[in-house]
Amino acid sequence: MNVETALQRLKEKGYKRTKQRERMLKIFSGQDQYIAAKDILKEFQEYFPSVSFDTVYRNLYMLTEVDILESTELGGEKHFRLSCDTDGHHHHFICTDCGKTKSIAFCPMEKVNENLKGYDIENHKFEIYGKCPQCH
Amino acid sequence: MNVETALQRLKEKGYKRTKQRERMLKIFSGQDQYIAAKDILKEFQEYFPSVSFDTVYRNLYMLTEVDILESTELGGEKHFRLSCDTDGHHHHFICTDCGKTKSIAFCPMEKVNENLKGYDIENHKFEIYGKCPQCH
DNA sequence: AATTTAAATCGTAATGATTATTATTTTTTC
DNA sequence: GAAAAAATAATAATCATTACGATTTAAATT
Repeated sequence: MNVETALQRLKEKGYKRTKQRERMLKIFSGQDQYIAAKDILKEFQEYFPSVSFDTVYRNLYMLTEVDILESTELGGEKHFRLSCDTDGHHHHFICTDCGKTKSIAFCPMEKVNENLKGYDIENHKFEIYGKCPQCH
Repeated sequence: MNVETALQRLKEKGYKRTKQRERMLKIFSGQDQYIAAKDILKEFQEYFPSVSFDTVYRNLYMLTEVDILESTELGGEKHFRLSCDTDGHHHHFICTDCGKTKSIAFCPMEKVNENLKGYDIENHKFEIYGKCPQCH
């Protein structure tokens, strides 16, 4: 997803357009990887030295809520990336060195034929971890 | 895995048998669910009021290392359960209310036919989240 | 059974990511 | 440009986890 689309979606959802949010989207833009919240904070501080933690974390969650960002948990820390929703539902290979990702179109839910009658399925997670060709 | 098997494996690996480790295994024994580290700590303190955080966390990781426990990350916290390795490699449905699990024999890695040439795969995670029949 | 020694634990402090709070500032709307 | 609502800053607090020196314990050896 590009920054323009994201800003438009924000507006649709009734959120205000702020310098901070624009910057946050720019930081993510073009990055094909999951980034730790703390790293976003760090980069953010280069542009807004006195930014509040609150602003960064609140916006990360809000942007995830409106599907502008995707999030996952790696090594105990929340990581975020721009939603690549143009490909539809998919999963990721994630490099444990550099964080770069590769989309995996296959979704295991298609093939699970376990008996889950009576279970209310809300969500699922499928991720492959390892080293990408560059880091390998 | 039962407590006896676990204690035996500890011995094989050269770890000492301590009251704390026995208690920790007993806490897990018969529990068919992932338990947050902090909850283990809490229960542990009922038996060893002056236990050090260190002891609990160190042992949780050590027990995971020797495959007596399995771990996963839920809601930003590490969770542990006795390894159910009798079934071989498998995944879990995890109830987001009570933490109870149901084994899923199917492993998505069997069916991924994405081109991952050049990628060094180290690990993967597949979990289904939702409400179990009791919590639903 | 006492001695030795290496491992394990305790007690406590520190870290580090995240969350909370209140006052101030900024967008947006009229 | 003024008013109302939302967002941010500044700062403190929380909470899970990690770190570390001092003490204790398990178990191997005598």
